[in-house]
Amino acid sequence: MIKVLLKDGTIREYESGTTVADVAKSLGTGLYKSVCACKIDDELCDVRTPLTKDCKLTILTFDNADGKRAFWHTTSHILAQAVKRLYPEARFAIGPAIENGFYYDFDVKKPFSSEDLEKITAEMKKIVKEGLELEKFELAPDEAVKMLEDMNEPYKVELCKEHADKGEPISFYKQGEFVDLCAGPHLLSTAPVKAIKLTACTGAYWRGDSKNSQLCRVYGVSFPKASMLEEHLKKLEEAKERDHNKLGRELEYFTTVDYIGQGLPILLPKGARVVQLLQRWVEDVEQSKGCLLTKTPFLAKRELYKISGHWDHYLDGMFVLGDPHDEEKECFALRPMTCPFQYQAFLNKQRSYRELPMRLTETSTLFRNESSGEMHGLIRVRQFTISEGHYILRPDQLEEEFKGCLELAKYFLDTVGLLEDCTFRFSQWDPENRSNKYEGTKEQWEESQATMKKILDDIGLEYEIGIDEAAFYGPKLDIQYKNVFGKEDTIVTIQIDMLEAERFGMYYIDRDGQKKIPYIIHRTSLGCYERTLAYMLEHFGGVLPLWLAPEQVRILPIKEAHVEYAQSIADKLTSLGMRVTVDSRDDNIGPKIKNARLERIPYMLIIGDNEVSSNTVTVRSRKRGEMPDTPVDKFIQLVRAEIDNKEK
RNA sequence: GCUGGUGUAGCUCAGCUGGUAGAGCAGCUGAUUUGUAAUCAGCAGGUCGGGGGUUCGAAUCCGUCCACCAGCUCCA
Repeated sequence: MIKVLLKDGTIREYESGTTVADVAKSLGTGLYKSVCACKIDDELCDVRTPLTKDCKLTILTFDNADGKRAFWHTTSHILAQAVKRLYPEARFAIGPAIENGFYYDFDVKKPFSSEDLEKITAEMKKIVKEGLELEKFELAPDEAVKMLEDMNEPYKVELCKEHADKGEPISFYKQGEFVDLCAGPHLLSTAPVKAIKLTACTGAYWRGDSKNSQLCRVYGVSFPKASMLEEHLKKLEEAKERDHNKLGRELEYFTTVDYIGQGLPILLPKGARVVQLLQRWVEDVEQSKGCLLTKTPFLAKRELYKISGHWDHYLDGMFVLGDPHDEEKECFALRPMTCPFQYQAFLNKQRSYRELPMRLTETSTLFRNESSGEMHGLIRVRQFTISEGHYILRPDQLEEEFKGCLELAKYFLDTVGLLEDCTFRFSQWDPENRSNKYEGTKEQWEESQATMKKILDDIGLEYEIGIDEAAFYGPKLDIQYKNVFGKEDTIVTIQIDMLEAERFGMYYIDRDGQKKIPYIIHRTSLGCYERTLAYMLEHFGGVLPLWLAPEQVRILPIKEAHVEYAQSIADKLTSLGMRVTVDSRDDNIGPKIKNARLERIPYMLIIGDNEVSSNTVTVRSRKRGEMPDTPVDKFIQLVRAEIDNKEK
């Protein structure tokens, strides 16, 4: 007999060899029916695992993240089985659970149409109804490879051979006639997968490499109950309502024009105003923190980029003016970054160690010729403006300055309301990378990464590691943000560079009279303004904080007779620096309120006979609801405090 | 760049298998003077993304380019 410690603290005895599924059954049929996976002594396991020693056992259902993964992973097998039944010629790649569902990659002659997906869904439902049990079995590596070869599954053979190299037995799961190479864990049967939705069919490269063939990827999501699926789909719809690409166009923050080109959005007055407010604020704060503002050219001769290394690494990504390959003639390129321009401010004269740190900063417009499929609303564009800084430092200043950069970025992100949803990624080089992406020596990389690691651990920052995500000149701390579709991008980046200074012949005279090469931190403080605006629109559902709202107050006179009073209040507020309009159109108050709401105006002031006679306003606030009979001065006080405090 | 989808009035959309475009909202004009999410009437608005082809005839069929959307790949 063995002792099993359960989640509720009780200890039960079972015969050695009892499976987790049997333990679940002994605890109740409800639990047995909903069991997805388990943790044995904190290790995620399949529920078919026999218990052979005393242990701590947690039974995981769909409520748990790992339980969900097993549930979705099993659904991906059901998907594959359905595809196998309907399209026997399809070849199978991989089919994992992901953050919100699952996918499976298939090699098919023609990608699935939406009608195909409907057919597949119907077949999946059949498989669920059949209630097929999933059985796990293991084969010796060579047997496993042979079986997959017999099944004519070349992708699986490739995967299996890699596992086989480790010499461990290879595990498979079988449900009915369908067998798949898989590590698990899985549900006991297909029966619990009551609600299924195949959400998309897209292309995806085998092993994530664009040199490989492209497969047909079917995305889906599933739940134990139909109502949960409905709720999930509703949430997705709601998220789409916050999509900046939709809201930003509807609310007239930006637009695009097909004959201007991809990735070149037009910021309309509202969008331009918000970006202006952000820029002024960022520049002022940066300068109060000892930054020195530069203003450098938007383009330079190719020679500059040759020194920096960008010409070799990113020629394809630059907008070049002239023939890049004709060395006889002058050739320019629009700047894709500010670094080598800004270094010139340091290089302008000989520098002493006393002058460091030199914190150079610029509100810098950059141009990158992104490939056509990459553009996305305001998040990924070909021309953008970024708060870009380069700090030139002595080695002894690196830690403190790096921490300062991070603090500054956190302050900015927090103030605009985005910090809480940010994650941090320590982007490192990949010594195995074969495409010559990285400059510098192994020693330099190890040193700069060790320094960054020390700093991050020192602060106690939680981060994930991104291998092969570094810049060609050094490691990065990337602050990441997810859009409403769950796609992640970098909002802010702070980088340590031990290479560029030497390339540009940057040095300072140290205390000992010797020339020394400085370190450089590349950093953004609020990243790219277009992208930040996009994320703010999504985060706030179009209702930006008052201090950034393009229109802060709209005054709504009820009758024509109230327009004069309304205008006098507008003048007063405007003279105090607020952004105010009067809706003096000949219309009922109802539609005026409706418009102001649809346009996400933070404050409406309704003016009628009562207000005129009592010298008050009726306030309708998105945040505070309705406040009748508010004296004008009280309203001003309230709104000024909200603006001055940059309330979110 | 790749896979798939989309493109009709400012916006949201209709337009069956080819026969020359229609609604609601928004806009303009007029009436109404109204107290919290749509007052009434009239008017105007479109080279059906662009340019080709097939056809007696193309929004509709075919190729091509452009833009937009989702995903992949990329992101100094």
